[in-house]
Amino acid sequence: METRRYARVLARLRSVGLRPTRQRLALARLLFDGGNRHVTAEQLHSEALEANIRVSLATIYNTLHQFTRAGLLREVVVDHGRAYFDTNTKEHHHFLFEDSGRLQDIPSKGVTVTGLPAAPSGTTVSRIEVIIRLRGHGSSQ
Amino acid sequence: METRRYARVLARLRSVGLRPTRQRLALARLLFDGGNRHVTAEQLHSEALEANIRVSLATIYNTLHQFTRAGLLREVVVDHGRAYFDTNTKEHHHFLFEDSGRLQDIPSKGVTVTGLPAAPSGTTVSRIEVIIRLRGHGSSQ
DNA sequence: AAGTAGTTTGGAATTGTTCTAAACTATTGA
DNA sequence: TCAATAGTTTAGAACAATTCCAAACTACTT
Repeated sequence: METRRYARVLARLRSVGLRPTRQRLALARLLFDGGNRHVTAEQLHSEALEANIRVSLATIYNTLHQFTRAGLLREVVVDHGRAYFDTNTKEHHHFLFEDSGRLQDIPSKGVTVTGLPAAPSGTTVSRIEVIIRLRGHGSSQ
Repeated sequence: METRRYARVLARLRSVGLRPTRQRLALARLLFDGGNRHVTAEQLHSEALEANIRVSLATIYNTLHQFTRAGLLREVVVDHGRAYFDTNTKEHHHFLFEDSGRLQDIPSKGVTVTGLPAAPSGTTVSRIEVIIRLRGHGSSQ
């Protein structure tokens, strides 16, 4: 097992206080080595199996939530019963292709939401989520 | 059965080409008579039962989707496997109280999203959804 | 090396939603 | 007014995503 390959993610897990287990290391590499991504639990699970990482679906869910709690991921809910986990945790927004259900970061850095009222007293804004739903391909309606 | 009571919703159903059945009329009254609301299928179902409207959960779902397709409702997905149906179909945004899962329209009329890139070629914006997630009550983190 | 606290697992359970096929009902037109 | 028919409702089964469980396992301490 190439220890060096895991150095980066190992540090990352350590830094958020998660024990670097075999599964977590492997999943972290799938998630974080390479560009930013959006995955569902099911997707990540298949990927793991394809890459010969034996890991249960339950662990995938556990891990995704732990990573999210630790701020390593961000959860985006787009449709009944299908959550995406986004490796880009910076404040940003999404295009949702309604046809395919695919999610894509909005490239522009200039997007802002203005004119918001203050958060109701006693609450704090935990985050602002902007989803721009895109329909079909011009032709249909 | 007080026909007059149903006049308003009856017209509404007719106008979108939905047959005004007993169930649809009753549900439409629950939804549209009175101020704007956010309901889940389950909520509406209990309400109907309490009001002695015998209607199945399947019909609740059918009806909510038909109403949504007809533009009488708007669906807002906020969490894995729980959709809200909003009687306010005008372009507007939401506060989501993370604690309770409750949804609330954002009162301000001034909210705007600026700096958006163009929709990817071949697609049209079907709608923009802004959800402002609110955390707890000051004290807890 | 042993203890323990944290982790993983398969499978069962749960939850929200959709499907199905049979019974029912609003509408149309004779 | 009645029958035909097209649309609607229903209970219950099926489904899909997710969570729960208790037992087996493993990383970290000492």
